[in-house]
This record gives sequence, structure tokens and C-alpha cells, in this order.
Amino acid sequence: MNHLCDFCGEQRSIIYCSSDAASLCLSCDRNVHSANALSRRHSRTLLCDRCSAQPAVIRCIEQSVSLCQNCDWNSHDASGVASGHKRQTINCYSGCPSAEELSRIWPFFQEFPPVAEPDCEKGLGLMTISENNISNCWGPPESNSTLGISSVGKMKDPKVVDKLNPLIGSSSGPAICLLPSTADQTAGSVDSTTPKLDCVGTKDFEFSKDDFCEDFNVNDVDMTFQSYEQLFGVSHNQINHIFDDDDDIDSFFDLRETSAANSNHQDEFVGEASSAGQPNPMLATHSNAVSANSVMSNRGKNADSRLFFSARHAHSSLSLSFSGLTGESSAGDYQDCGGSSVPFRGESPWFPADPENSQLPTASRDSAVMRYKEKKKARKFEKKIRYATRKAMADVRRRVKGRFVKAGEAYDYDPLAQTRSC
DNA sequence: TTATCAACATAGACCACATTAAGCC
DNA sequence: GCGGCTTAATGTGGTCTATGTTGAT
Repeated sequence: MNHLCDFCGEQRSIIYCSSDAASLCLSCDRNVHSANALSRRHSRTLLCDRCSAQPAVIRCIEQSVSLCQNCDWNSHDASGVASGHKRQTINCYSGCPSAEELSRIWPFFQEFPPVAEPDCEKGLGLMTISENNISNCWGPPESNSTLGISSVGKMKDPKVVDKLNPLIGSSSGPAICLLPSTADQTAGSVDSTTPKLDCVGTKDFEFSKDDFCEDFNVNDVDMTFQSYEQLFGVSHNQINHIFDDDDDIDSFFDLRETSAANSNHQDEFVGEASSAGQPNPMLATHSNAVSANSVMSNRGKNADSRLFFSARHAHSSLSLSFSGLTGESSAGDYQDCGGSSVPFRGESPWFPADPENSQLPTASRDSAVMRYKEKKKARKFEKKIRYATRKAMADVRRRVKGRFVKAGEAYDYDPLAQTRSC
């Protein structure tokens, strides 16, 4: 499946930008994200080679494909043949990295066609990459593990850079800060001597970054997980005990769910998103917010969508019904509830509640339950931009104390002024 | 153990106006 | 059914404020 670049519409899209909710070819990615300081903060990663709609989180070394969480699960199901494939997590990046820098974070990057170097402003081209953990990769620029432009600014501090460069084994290249996720910490994939990092987004995060920069050594971290044991620190069998209830899974991941609005960047894309109801992979990608809004509007804050099985059968496939979803709900919404969109393509990982049809092995069920719980945990209630053009207008609209003011009136905030917009 | 207070976190309101959707001819 | 026009509704982001939560005393 070759998805064309959302920007030029000509080249095959390779990069996924969450902030723009766009799939881009390498060339457009660089052109678009070298436009200004805000666009450089956009967190990007590879596009899933399989569905071409979701950001990839895993690179299958064996198959040489980048996969999103869904496709990874489908391809590398614990009970499947491909489950033993060697996989590598894919890091997010922001900034305006060169091909060499991309190759550094993605060793397989050389497989992609070369592109011309963009005209990045000196210093602003500093690349930041982050662990492409589903829980924090697409968070707010300053509150997720990607060090945003302001953090890069801090990294310009000679003291910080001096600490970072030895860590990345380069004294000449741009400073790169790779943060291990909390999941890695709990998973035991990081050496036990690695300092503990506080959950990103907490008030202690600033301190944590310093801690990390002092003691953390990227070279010590093996980002390749070959087994459940390596990833979670326990065996696949044991993991069911850990996930026995939500309290356990909460403490296991120690993740902090956030409802903070995320998209504060000025979009360079001025293309109206597809109208509601039309199938659009980009919309599906950000349907989290839709479902969150839907759920919240119907059930109040902190409402938790709950999954119910209708146990109905239609054409030998499952039919799922969910509560708390409104008419705005899409296939992506069902994903949010833990159920993959896959069932709607006839490849349900779930098995029917009907005992007569419950022929699948327990391991498969456990795997499905674990997927559901992991997905439930990884849900993010990000703000979704439905109309990029309106966002673009709001971004440039002048304000007084945060409120829009009529054109021509005196204002105290000019979003076009770089000193305020950064 | 309970009450009080301060500090902190969070949700919602507010604003202008371009865009969208619906209705009508 | 299609196109053009009118009109009401919608959505966008930064800031402020009210309310809720947490921890210390």
C-alpha cells in the first residue's frame, strides 16, 4: 500500500507528523518542517508500512518493515510465526535532521531514497529524538519525552552540551538527547544502574532531564526487544498476573494519563481535513480526541469508555458494541476502547463471548486481553484539530489577554512576532 | 483523627471571524 | 440532480478565573 505524500501528492509518504496529522515524503517533511521554529518542534516518526495510516513504533528487522502498534500486533502476535522476529523501537524526532542524523537514529534509514538537505537556520536544525513510546511520543512538545525547541535552547548551554556530546559519542554533531521511556525503566531493558527518570510531564521533569544528561548513557541502552521477558522484565505467563487488574497495570507502567491539549503549533498545512464521516486515515489516526470528546461530553470528565461485547455474529466475524460513543465515533474510536479497528476488517483478535465458539486457546485470549489493557493504558486524549485552516487562522489572529480582538484594535499579543510565538 | 490553609492542578469561559453546513430557489 | 446564494453554526488558541485536589501543619 503506497500512500502518497499529503503535501505534494506525488511522492510516497514515509514520515508521519502528528502535529500536522499528515503523512509526508522525506522531501516535503524537510521543506515543511524547516519553515519556522514552530514547525521544527513537530514530533515525527516513520509511517507504518502496512496500513500507511498510523505512526510506526516498531521496525521489524526480519521483514524490513516499519509497523504501527496495530500492525505490529497483527504481524507479531505472540502465538504467531513471526513473533520471534527481531524488532527495534522507532524513535521520534523533531527539528530538521540531516540524512546522516536520521541514519544515526534509524540504522535502516539508508534504505530510503536520498533527499536534498533543507535550508535550516543554523542552530535551529538541532534534532531531538525521543523514544517512540506510544505513551509519550505524541505528547505536548514540552511535556513529552521529546525535547522541544525550548529544551534545545537549554541544550545550547555549553555545560549541557558538554555533558551530552560524550554521551552520544560525537563532539561535532548536533546535540541529540534520547530519553528512555518510563516503560523502559519498568521493563528492565535499561541497565539497573541507569538513573530513574521521573514521568515526563511532572513538575520534576526538568530536574530529571538534568539527571539524565548527567548519568544516562545512550550506548548502554539496548532498544531492541526480542522477547516479552526483555520488554516487560517478566515472562509472558507472568504478565497476566501483573495485568490482573487496572491498579496493577497502572502501577506497572506508572504512566500518567493527560488530557492536556496538545496541538499548539502553527500548521503549515492549510488543507481542510476531510469532512466527518468520510474515511480518512489521518482522521482515524487522531480519532482519540474525537472519542475522548465524545465520551467526555456524554459522561463527564474522567469518564472511561467501557468495552462491551455484544456477542453477536455477523458473517462469521465479530460484532462489537460500545457504550459511551456518539455518532461522531469512527473506527478509530473503537480502537480507543481497546478494540482494534482490525475487527472491522475481519481479522478480529477477539474471540466471541459465546462459549460454544470459544475455541481459541487461552494464550490467545490472554494475549488479546493484554493488548486491550495495554491499548487502554496507552490511550491519549489529545486535542484533535478538525480544521487545519481554522487553526491556521487562530494561530495568526491577534489577541488581548488570550482573547481574540477585532482586526485593527490594539492588541498585546501578536502571534506573528517570533518573540512571542516561540 | 479532624480541621484549616496554602499551593497546585484542571476545566471552562471568553473573544473574533473564516469556514462550514444547511436550506432555499 | 445541480449550482448559486443566504444564513446560522462551528471551531480555533492564549489567557484568566473558578473549582477541585493534595499535602503540610
